[in-house]
This record gives sequence, C-alpha cells and structure tokens, in this order.
Amino acid sequence: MKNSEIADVLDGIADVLEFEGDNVFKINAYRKVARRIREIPEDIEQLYQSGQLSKIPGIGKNIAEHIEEYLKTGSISKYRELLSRVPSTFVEMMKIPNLGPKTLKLLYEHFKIQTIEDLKNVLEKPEAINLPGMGEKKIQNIKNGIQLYLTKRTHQRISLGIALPVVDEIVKYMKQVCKDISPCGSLRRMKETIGDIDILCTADNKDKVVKRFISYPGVQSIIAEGETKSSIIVKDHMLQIDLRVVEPESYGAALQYFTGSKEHNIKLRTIAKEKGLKISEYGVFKGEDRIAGKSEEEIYKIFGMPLIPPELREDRGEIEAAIAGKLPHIIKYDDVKGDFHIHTNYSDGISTIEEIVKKAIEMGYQFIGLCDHSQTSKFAGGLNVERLRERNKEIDRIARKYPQIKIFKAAEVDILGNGEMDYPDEILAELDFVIGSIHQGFKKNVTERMIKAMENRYVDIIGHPTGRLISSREGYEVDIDKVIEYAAKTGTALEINAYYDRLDLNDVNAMKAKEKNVMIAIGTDAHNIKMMEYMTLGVAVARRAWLEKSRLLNCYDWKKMPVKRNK
DNA sequence: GCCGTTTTCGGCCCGACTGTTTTCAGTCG
Repeated sequence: MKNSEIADVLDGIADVLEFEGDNVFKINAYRKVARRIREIPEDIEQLYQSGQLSKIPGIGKNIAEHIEEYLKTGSISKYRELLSRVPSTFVEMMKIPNLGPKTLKLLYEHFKIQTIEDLKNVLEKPEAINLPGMGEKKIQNIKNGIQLYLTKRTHQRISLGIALPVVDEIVKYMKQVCKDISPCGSLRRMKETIGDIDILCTADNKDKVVKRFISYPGVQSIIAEGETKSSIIVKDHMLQIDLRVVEPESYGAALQYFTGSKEHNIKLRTIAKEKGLKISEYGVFKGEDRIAGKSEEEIYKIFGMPLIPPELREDRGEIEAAIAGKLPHIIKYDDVKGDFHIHTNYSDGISTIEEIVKKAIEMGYQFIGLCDHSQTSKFAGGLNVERLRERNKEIDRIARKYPQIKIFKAAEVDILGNGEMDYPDEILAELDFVIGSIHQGFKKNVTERMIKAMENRYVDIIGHPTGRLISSREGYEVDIDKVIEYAAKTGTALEINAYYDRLDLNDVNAMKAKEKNVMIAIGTDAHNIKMMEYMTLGVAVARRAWLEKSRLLNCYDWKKMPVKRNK
C-alpha cells in the first residue's frame, strides 16, 4: 500500500508552501488529505483504479492529479519543484521543535543555511540575535529544539505499552494535589504509538499543582511552567509530559478538547458552528452563556450524540454514526474472557502452568490458551512431540485442580518455509487449537505460506499476521489484504497480538478484517504472568477498529474452539 | 486547494504560551 508514502509527500508539499508563506487554507487542504489517506483502511491505489479517489472528502481536481502522478511515476513534479527552492535538508529541519517555517525562512534568507550543522553555527552568530523578531531566548529555544530533535530522532513515537505505565505513575504522584485528573491526547485514545503526553486536572490550589509537577522525581528538564500549562521531559524514554490545570466547570470540555483527535474536534467545531454554538476547551457556548462543560457526556449530548468512546475519536465516521444513533457497541475492556496466546516454561516462557492459571483466575478469565513453540523454533525452546505430550499431561493434571477455568492445550506452530506446519496433522489433531505463525523466512513467499497454513483445518488462528515490531521491524513481505481474504474464505481467525511492541494486527488492518467478516482472536504472547496484562493493549486495538463482542473469539465464542474442526 | 439543500465566491477551528514587542507574530496542539 502506498497510502503513507503519498501522505508523506502531500505533507511535504504543505511544509514547503508554509515555508513560502502561501495561503494557510491551501496548506491545510493538503494536510487534511494527507492525514485522511494515512488513516483510511482502503488501498489508495485501488481507490484510484476504481475511480473513487474523489469520494474521499478533501480530494479535488488538483490533489487527485498529484496522487495519480505519484501512482504512475513514483513522484510528484510539483513537490520536486517546490523542494528545489528550499534548503537541502528542509524536510528534516521542519521537524525541529520551536523552529517553524517563518523562522527557518528568515534564517535561510539571511544566511543561506543548507544543513542542521549550518543552522547550529548560525545560531552562534551575533547577527542572528539582531534579526527582527529574534532574541536571546528564542535562539536558546531553537538550540534546545535541535537537541531534542536529534535525541528523539531515533525513537520518535513510543509504543502505548511503554507510555501507559510512565503516565500511570505520574498520575498517581499528582493525585495528592489534584481533584480530578486524567491523561488525554493519543494516550487516552489508546493509539498504538504515542508522541507527547497530556495530563489534565482540576485543583483547589493551582500553584501547588505546578510546583509538585515540575519537581517530579523523574524529571529531566522543565520546558514551561505557566499558570494553566506546564511541560516537562521525563528521563523515562525522554517523554514530554504536558500538565494542564482547568476549572471544574470546564473539566469535561477540556478533557474532550485535549483528547482529540484534532480531526474529530474540527468536525465537532464545524457542527457547533452550524448550530450557532461555539465549542472550546472551556465549554459549549451560546453567545456568552456556557451551556455545557462539566462533563464530556454533557458536551456530546448538546450535539445530539451519546458519549463517543475516546478510542473512536479519529473522524473516521464516528460523529456521523453517533448522530444517526448507529455507534457500534464496541468491545469493553472487561468483555474479554481469556487469552489465546501464552507461553509456559515448557518453551521460552518463564512462568509455570500453575502460575499462569492462578493469574488468569485472578484476572477473572474463563479460559486460557497455552501456546508453546513448536519443534523448529529451537531458539525459543520449541517442543518436540514427546515434550509436547508431556506438557499436555501436565496441563491435564493442573486442569483437574482448577476446574473453574478452561485450559486449552494449544501451540504456536511454525509455518515452515514451504508452507507446511511444523507438526504433522495427527499431532495437531491432539491439540485444542493451533496458532500458525511465521518465525523465519520473512521475505520468502509469506503470503502463499500463510494461505497454505489457513487451508489446513487444524490451524485456527494466524499469529501476529504482519510480523512488524513497532520499535524496530517493518514486518514480513506480506499482502495483508490477501491474507484477510483467505482468512474469510477458510474461516481462520486472525490474531491481534497484544504484546506492546507488536500490536499486530494494528487497528487499520483489524478494521479491514472486520469488513470481510473475519474473526479476531486477541492473544498477549505473554512469556511471564506480568505480560498477561498487555491484554488491555489488544482490546484497545480492537476498540479502535470498531470491533464488537461478536467479532472476537475472546468473548463468548471461545467455547467453539477449535472453530474450524467444529464446523 | 476544496467546498456548497440558501453559496461557483468567500469562507475554511481556535486559544494559549512565548518572546519580542508596545499591540503582535510565531509556534504548538
């Protein structure tokens, strides 16, 4: 799919136009389309071929032509031409915090800077300070921005699973001086990766809040300490945390506003305007009167909508659905009755079967799927047939001790280089269900091998179907659309692997799977009992993909396992 | 650049913070 490539180029065009001081609305038009293309589940190339490009709101004659040119030639002449008018490392320099297009242009025109190195040198010159609008502090801020950019470049956005505990700790720390407190932004929307983090609170003594915040033990540096907004960077992953203190009567409005997404809010504002209302982080206003603001429910109610779950707030049709009363009843965090993918200490996990079972009971589960690796995965302590049977006997023994929970004797079986499974069918038949996973040959006919695996009646689930690692790996060379198509055809479920660095399927692909009526199974891929708690992340992906309970094997349909053999 | 059950022209979300100014521009979210 070329969606993100094209989105990047359109954003690039917007960047240069901004640098040149072009019409802001024109710039926004490009940005809107870029964002939209990045988010839609459909393949932009297919939309183009079926003549449906113009159906995407925001794409008119011009941008449609740009997209067509990109699809045909791999680049856009307008963008090439624009780039020839700016410094050579323009694209990078635009990402430096505190340095916007206007300042960059000012420095470029006076000093002809070409690289970040040039920029650094120029900032040391006394002439720079004397430019109109420049000053000592501004120079220092840009220098800090460069520093931040260079350190952040390697790990720009961070996985939700990393950010959540960091934020939990800060929230706990701040609770002492706050009345209400909640994270907002992409973290509250449970996006798979998080940039900056916003925390919102109310308090009797605002001063106390700011003071406590900037003296948080994990603080690396303080960026701002205003009356309503303070920002710090914490040592933990160099995350930037913004804290806002608001009045109680605006808490709901602020929570709504700062949770975003930006696109969701813009749509909401447009609707407000149509109704002669004004919505801001302070509330919904009719003239001078605040008619809502204390709670989020109140705000959505004004516009004739039920509360939209934060995970859906991406302007992917949720506002229209809410108005029409057709918001789906997406899965809730406690709807999950078990975990399909847990490794025991028989292969490369470190927890015993009994420890896992106890943890599962504590989590309120009705079932768990114990999935150790198969024989070829030697690096992961894969079980040969004999060990597998030993493990299964042990499971039977533990199962008699804990009759309140169903323990599936399952396995994560390698899909081999030729598409065969790593155990013969008669062994697979001894298992309660089978997850088929690719662990080797990431570039070798992955799509065909997965299809062959799905055609096997013992393979119920395809594990981590794209193989991506958020922090470090692109994933397999796989045609995910084709995999989804065959999953539908063969009745095979696809996994949402909830391990924090995988989240695979992601929300966009899970949405596609939903459209084709493919069943989804969430598994944590836990290697110890602590990791079983990553289930939250998997459910978040499902929620963001608009999945209802009926689409997830984890809710009531787990009893149908093994789904294909039981058909 | 896009868009339109009042519009093919005239709109397009809006406020806070910072720093440089002395009323505002740039940046951010």
